[in-house]
Amino acid sequence: MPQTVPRSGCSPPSASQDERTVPASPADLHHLLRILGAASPPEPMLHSPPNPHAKPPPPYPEDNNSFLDRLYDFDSYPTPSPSSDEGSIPTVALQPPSPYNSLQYSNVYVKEEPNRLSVPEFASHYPLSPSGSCVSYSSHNHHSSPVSHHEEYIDIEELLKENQILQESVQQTYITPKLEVEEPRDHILLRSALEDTSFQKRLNLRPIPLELGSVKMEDSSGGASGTGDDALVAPDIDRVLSMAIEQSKRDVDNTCTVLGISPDPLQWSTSDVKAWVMFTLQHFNLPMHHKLEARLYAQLEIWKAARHEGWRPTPWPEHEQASPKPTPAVLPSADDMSDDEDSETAVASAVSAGGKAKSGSTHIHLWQFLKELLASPQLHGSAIRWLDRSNGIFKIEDSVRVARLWGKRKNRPAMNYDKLSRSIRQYYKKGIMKKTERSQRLVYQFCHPYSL
DNA sequence: CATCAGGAAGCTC
DNA sequence: GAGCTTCCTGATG
Repeated sequence: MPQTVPRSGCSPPSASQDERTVPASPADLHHLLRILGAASPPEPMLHSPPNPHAKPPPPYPEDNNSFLDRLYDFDSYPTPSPSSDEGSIPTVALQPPSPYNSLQYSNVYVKEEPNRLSVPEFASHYPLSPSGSCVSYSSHNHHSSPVSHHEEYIDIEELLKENQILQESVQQTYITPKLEVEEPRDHILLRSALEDTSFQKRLNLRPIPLELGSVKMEDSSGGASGTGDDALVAPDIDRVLSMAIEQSKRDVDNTCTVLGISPDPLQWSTSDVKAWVMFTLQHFNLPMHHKLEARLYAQLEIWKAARHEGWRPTPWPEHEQASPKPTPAVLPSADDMSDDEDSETAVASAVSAGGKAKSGSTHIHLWQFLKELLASPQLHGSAIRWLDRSNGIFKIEDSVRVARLWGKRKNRPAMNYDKLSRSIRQYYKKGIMKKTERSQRLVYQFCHPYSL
């Protein structure tokens, strides 16, 4: 839909591709939740300008089937029965967020056994009828699906070592200072779920205090380890998050397999989208009417648009190879470019190399083009750059060059900054862009959700 | 002087 | 009709 602009709605996860390629990062959890439809319900978006004053979507559905409701629906969880070797040792079930497999929650049992955790293998069964059509979801039919209780033991010390190595590796390889700044607001949903011990009290279970990413387990014997001040530190909570994320990835893949569609929304046909829409509507017991379906479809279009701008959802291992994305390492630097035309060509070819080429098309909106330039700081950082990426604030450093690039893209050799800025000002009324609160020359701000 | 703001008309798809 | 593009006048720093 070349002339269609997403006007509003739940936006794709933020951050340009060069900012975040961290597998299983905190932001990925949000991405996955959004992809799965659990993190944000569809908002009105077709033909209705975004309301900049509208409050952001809730982090989870606010209906009766909300993610957290299901997360805490322990009455319907298969409660592990005490076995002979467990005795009266309290066992607590931690539930990884897996919105798509609401029928079968496989549990993580944290036992008070020195240095050992019992972690059942995550099951991935899909609540679909034999014919392949979706069945109705409800929070009370969790028992209907078989749950694998295959367990394996993990050495806590080994886990901690692995986790430390993993964290160091990720930080050295991927994490940028910006990502670190955004870190605190990640994990909020899962962290709050894990830190809420009300369910433990309901089940007369011993609470497991969670402290800033680590799980402390109290010593039930009061023996060697003493009073709990020197409590044993269990695996970092990020380990649990990673497991949840991995499970979500499997859920997406399996769901798409069952639906017979690609896990990559960009490759979906109309019928694929329809299958996904029907599945999602039924999954959340959403009313089946035309407008809502259109909204879901529009939301999907926003995802696609985001991917064209460089954003990608959590990489699917088997699809990363099929559609490699351009990385900063393979892009020539601005210094390598003799002129703007070369750099423009380079951007287009780089994106083309990713298999999702839309760069180079004259059917592009100005705001998309600007974000395209902003997504290539190596090439265009001297012409346009982010001042505040999270708030969508950017500055045009070289108005002449930006206008020239825009003119080349649109085959408008007479383009200049005066005309370009006129187009930007047209965006004010449309709610796509605005001047920053403290108006500065050549500084503009994308409105939500265009800033994402 | 460059930029900003916005009206108005025209063009392209 | 949407999304610019072009031209314009006037204001601002």
